[in-house]
Amino acid sequence: MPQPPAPITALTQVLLHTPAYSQMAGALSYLSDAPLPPGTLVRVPLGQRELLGVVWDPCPAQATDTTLDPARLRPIAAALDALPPLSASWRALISFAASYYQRAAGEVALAALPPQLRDLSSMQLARKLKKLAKAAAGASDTPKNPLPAPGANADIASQPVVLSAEQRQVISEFQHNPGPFLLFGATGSGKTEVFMQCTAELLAASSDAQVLVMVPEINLTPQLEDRFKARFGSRYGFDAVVSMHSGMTPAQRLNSWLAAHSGAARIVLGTRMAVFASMPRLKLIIVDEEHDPSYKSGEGARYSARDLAIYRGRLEDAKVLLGSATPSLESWHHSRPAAEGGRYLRLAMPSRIGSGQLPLVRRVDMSHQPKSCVISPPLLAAIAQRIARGEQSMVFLNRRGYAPVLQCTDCDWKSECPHCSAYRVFHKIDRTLRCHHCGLSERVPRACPACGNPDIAPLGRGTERLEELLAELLADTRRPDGQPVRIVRIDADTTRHKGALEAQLAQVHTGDVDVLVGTQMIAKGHDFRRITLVAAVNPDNALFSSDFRAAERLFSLLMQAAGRAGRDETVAHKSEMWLQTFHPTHPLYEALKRHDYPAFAASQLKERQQAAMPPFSFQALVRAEARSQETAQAFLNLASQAAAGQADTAALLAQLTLYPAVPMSMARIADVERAQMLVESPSRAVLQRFLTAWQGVLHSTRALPECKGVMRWAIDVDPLNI
DNA sequence: AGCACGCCGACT
DNA sequence: GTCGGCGTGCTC
Repeated sequence: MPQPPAPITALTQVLLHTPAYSQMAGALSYLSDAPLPPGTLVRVPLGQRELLGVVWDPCPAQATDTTLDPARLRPIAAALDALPPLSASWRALISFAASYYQRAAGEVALAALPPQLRDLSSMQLARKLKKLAKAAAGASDTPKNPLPAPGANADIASQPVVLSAEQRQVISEFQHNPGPFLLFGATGSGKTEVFMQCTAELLAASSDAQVLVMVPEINLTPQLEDRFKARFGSRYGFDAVVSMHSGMTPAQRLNSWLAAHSGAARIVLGTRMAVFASMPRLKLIIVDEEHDPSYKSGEGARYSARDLAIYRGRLEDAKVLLGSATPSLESWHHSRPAAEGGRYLRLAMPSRIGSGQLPLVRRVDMSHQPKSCVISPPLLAAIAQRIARGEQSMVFLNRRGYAPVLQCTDCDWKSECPHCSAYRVFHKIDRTLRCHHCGLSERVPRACPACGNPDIAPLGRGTERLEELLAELLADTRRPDGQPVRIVRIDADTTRHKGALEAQLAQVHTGDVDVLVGTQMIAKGHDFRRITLVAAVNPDNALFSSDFRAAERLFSLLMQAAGRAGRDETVAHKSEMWLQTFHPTHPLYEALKRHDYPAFAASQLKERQQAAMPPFSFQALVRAEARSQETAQAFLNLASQAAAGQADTAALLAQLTLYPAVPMSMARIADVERAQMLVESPSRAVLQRFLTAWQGVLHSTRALPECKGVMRWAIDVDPLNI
C-alpha cells in the first residue's frame, strides 16, 4: 500500500503571551497543515500548556533563524477559523505599541483580546458569531427611521437639535479636514453633541463604518452609553452600541469584542483598553477629556490610549477627534498653527450653550482669615446664602478620611504605616487607621503606642472631617422649607459598593442635598443643574509640587470643578467658584479667574521650553522594586554604567541624559522599596533606539549577583508622574 | 508568564 | 515517613 501523501506543513509564526526577556520575545514557530493567514487566532502547545495565540506576519529575521531544530517544531493544536483574522492595521497597532512601550508584542496582543476567548472552542465561537450576525442582520433590515439628509442637524431620535453657531462651525471644519482634531471646548459648550454629530456624519457616510468613543473613567460610560443609544439605537439597533471597560463581566466583554470585531457594533464606547478593540471598519476615534491621566496605563504595557488613538487613526485612515476644556499641554502644543509646526487642527468652542455663563471665580486670601480656619467666614456665608435660596453647593478636598495623620500631643509619635513611607489616615467612621497604599487597617489605639499618653489628636483634615465641620457650622442654617441642612459626602469610601455612586448622585439631582462634600471624583462629568457654588478648600498644595505636571493637573481639575457650577442657564449668572488660597495672585489662579486656558498653557509651555521638559523633550522612566532601596538603586545605576560599555547604547549617550537613580516619591509600599531613573532626550527617535538597545543591558544587569534582590523592573515611556 | 523539577522543614 | 516552601530552568 502506498503511503498517503504527507500533509503540507507550513511554517507559521505565532504570537503568545510570553515575556519580553529570554529568547521568546518574538513570535514562535509552529507547523500547520495549511498556511494560515496572519491575524488568525490559534491554540498552540507550549510546554505542558495549550495557549491562545495570534498568527503573526512572518518576519525576515525569524525566517533565517537557524538556531531552531526543525524536527522539534510542534503543530498548531487548533485554528479558530470561524473568526475573521485580525486585520493588518490591528496587527500594526499592536506591533507599534509593543515596540514603543518596550514590551513583548505577544503580551500586548493577548492583553488586547477578551480573556474569555482563551477558553472557547472553535465551535462555541462559531455559534456565538452566528447569533451575533443574525441580530445584526435583523437590525439593519428594519431601519426604524429614514436616513437624514447628509449634514442635517436633525436628531436621529427625531428630537430636533439646535446647534450653536460654534458647534456648526466646528462640525463644518471636521467635515472638510482630515484631522487629527483637538476640540477645545469650554465646559457646557456642547462637546458631546458635536461628538454625536460627527459620529452620525461618519456612520451615515458608509453603511458599515464604525466609530470608537473613549472616556477616561468607567463611571462615565453608562451615561454616555445611554446618550448614544438614545441617539443612534433606533436607527442602527440598540445592539450596535457596545461598551468596553474593565468593569464588565468576562461574558459581556467577549460579546462586545465579538460585536466590534465582526462589524455588528457600529459604535464602541470604552475606557483606554478600547483603543485596542478590533474594529475592521473604523472611521472615527473620539477621545473625550483627552487630558485625563487615566488614558495612561499604569501597569503592563504603559501605553497612552490617547497617543495610540492618534497613531491608529493614521494606520486605519480614520479621523481622530480629541476633546477637552483643558487640553494636555502636549495636545495643545501639537495643535499650534500648522505654520509653526502644529500637526493637529485646533477647533474652538469658547462659549457655553444658550445664555449660560462661566462661573465667577472668587479667591479668598487665607492669610487674612482667622488662623487655621478650614472654611473661611466669607465662604461659609456664601454657602449659607445658597442654602437659604434653595441652591446647592459643592465643596472639594482632595483627601479622604477624617485626618491624614494622627499625632501624639506629648511625644513625636505619628501614625506612620509600618510597611509604607506614608502616614495611615484616621477614619473616624469606624475608628480605624488605614494606609491608603498597602491597605493595612487597624483600630485606632486608645493611647499613644510610643509613650502611653492617651491624648492623640488628628492632624490636618479630610473629607470626613470637612463634612463634620460643615454640619456644625451650618447647624442653625435652614433650607427655604424650614428643614435642617442636608449634607452628603461622595468619595471612594462612600462609593465602595456597586451602585452607591449612582444612588448618591441621584440624591443630589433630586435636590435632597444642599451641600455636597467630596474628592475630585465629583468634579468629573456629572451634570448638577442646581449647583451655584463650587469651592476648593485647599488647592495650594499642587502649586509648589516637585512634579512639573502638578500645575497642569490642578488647573484642569479646578476648571472642571468650576464647570460643575451653573450648568443650568437659569442659575448660571449667579454661579461662583471659590478658591481658598495663601497665594491669591498666583498666575495659575489669575488665569483661572479669567477662564483663560490659552494664557495658562502659553505660560506653562514657555516654562517647559526653557527647562527643556516635555513636550520639548522626551522622557522614559525605569522603575525598579527591591527589598532595599540600595539594591533597587544599585541595579539602575549599574545598568546606567553598563550602557556606556556597550557599543549601540554608548553611541546614543551623547544625545540623551541618564539621571542618577532616586527613590520614588512614594519610596516604600507594602515593604517594597521603589527607585527610578529618568532618561531624557530632545529626540524621540534617539530615546526609542536607546531603550530598545538598553533592554538587553538591563536584563543582564538584573542577573548580576549584586542585583539579586531586585524583584521587578519596568520601563515607562512618556511617564506622567515623575 | 506558567509550570515543571528539585531539594530542605513541620505535620496527618 | 509525606506535604509544601519557592529557587532555577525551559517552553517553538
